[in-house]
Amino acid sequence: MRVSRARVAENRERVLQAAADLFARKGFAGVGVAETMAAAGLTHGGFYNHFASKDELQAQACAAAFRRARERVARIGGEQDALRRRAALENFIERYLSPQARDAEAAACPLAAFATDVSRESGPARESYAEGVRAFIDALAPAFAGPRAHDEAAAMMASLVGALTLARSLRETDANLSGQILAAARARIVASLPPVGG
Amino acid sequence: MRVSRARVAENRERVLQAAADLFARKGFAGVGVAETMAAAGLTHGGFYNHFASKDELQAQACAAAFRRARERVARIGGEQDALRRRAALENFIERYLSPQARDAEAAACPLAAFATDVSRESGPARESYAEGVRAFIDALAPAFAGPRAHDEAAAMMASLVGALTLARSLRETDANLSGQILAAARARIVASLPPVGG
DNA sequence: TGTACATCAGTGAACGCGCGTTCACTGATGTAC
DNA sequence: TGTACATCAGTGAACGCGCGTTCACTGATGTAC
Repeated sequence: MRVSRARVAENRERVLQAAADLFARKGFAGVGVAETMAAAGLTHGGFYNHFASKDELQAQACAAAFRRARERVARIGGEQDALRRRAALENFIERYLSPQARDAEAAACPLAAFATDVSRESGPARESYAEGVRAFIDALAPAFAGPRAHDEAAAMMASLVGALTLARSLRETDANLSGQILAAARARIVASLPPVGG
Repeated sequence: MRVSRARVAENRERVLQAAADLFARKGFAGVGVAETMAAAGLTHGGFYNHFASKDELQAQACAAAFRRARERVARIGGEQDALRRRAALENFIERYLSPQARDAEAAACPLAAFATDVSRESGPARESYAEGVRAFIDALAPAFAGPRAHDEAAAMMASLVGALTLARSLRETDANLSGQILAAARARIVASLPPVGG
């Protein structure tokens, strides 16, 4: 039956939320349309009232995941003085590479969750992803001083994503090594930050 | 019809080779048994003469990919004096994060190619992967001096894998940023190497 | 070494299943008066 | 504000398709004599 306009928007948002979580956990290919709709409390038939295809869902779910993640990062560059930016950045690094973040099923970092899927699928999710990467670097860059701030932010992002991805893939098989990678990467990233106010 | 024992071993090796390449390019879920057998010049019916299941193929293809990659890395730790180890290490970093390596479809680094798939699938490929990670770190560690050599090798591996993964996912959408990430990571990794013979 | 036969790697049709997508239908919502 | 009707979000059955897996069959290989 027909539902109110507010309900339509709300349903759509719930589908995107569910899709982002499921895709991050199981990959684009590992999640079905019916499964996603069920997770949002709906039946699969209505899917095409909201999206033209599964490809489009992938792109929009990707974008939604980055939208939610953005505010977690925006605070870092938003801090006013250099000392507070540095503190916020270090705090972010510690949280990003914590065992808790590694073990959290939902709310995973979309940078790490979608990187491989996006490089394999040719769909429109690629655009959403690139947009998310640029936003991440731009939010981080102000925490680095100097003309090479953008490069340093990019390199740091690579370390963060690599360490989280590797730690995740070893969690079940070699928990020690998994934790060791997180700790070693954390130590190296923090140690390589430029002197604050230098 | 029956084939010679030598041919059987050869066919099996070709299937593993084809599977490793296809899985690296399209992911475990994106490659079918029939597709793999066809790539090896066989028909799908004979698959179960070689492997108990697709899961087992994933694990063995993963192991085969690491076996082939291992020798590329073994040379670094194998060099006799510290100066030559350093040179070999820097050479390896430059090649690992080169645009050519990013764009190469086949012979991709299994660390980056399988990390996400392995963290999602619960199959026996996880063991092959963990084994490959340990071998990679152990091959790299001798290039770092001191008691923290193992940690430094682990942190460097994270940077390498993260930069390659991100660069791959941006190649089609934002080639500039993709190259920038490679270059920035390369610069940062090389700059953070400890002084040789120090 | 030569022959007779058992073995078994490879073939291709067939299976049940879940996928993405379509469609006729339902009934509450939104709108025109 | 109240009524009559068109709209359309959601439902659930159905579609064609490709997947992993099974199986009866083939015929060259390996073996026993």
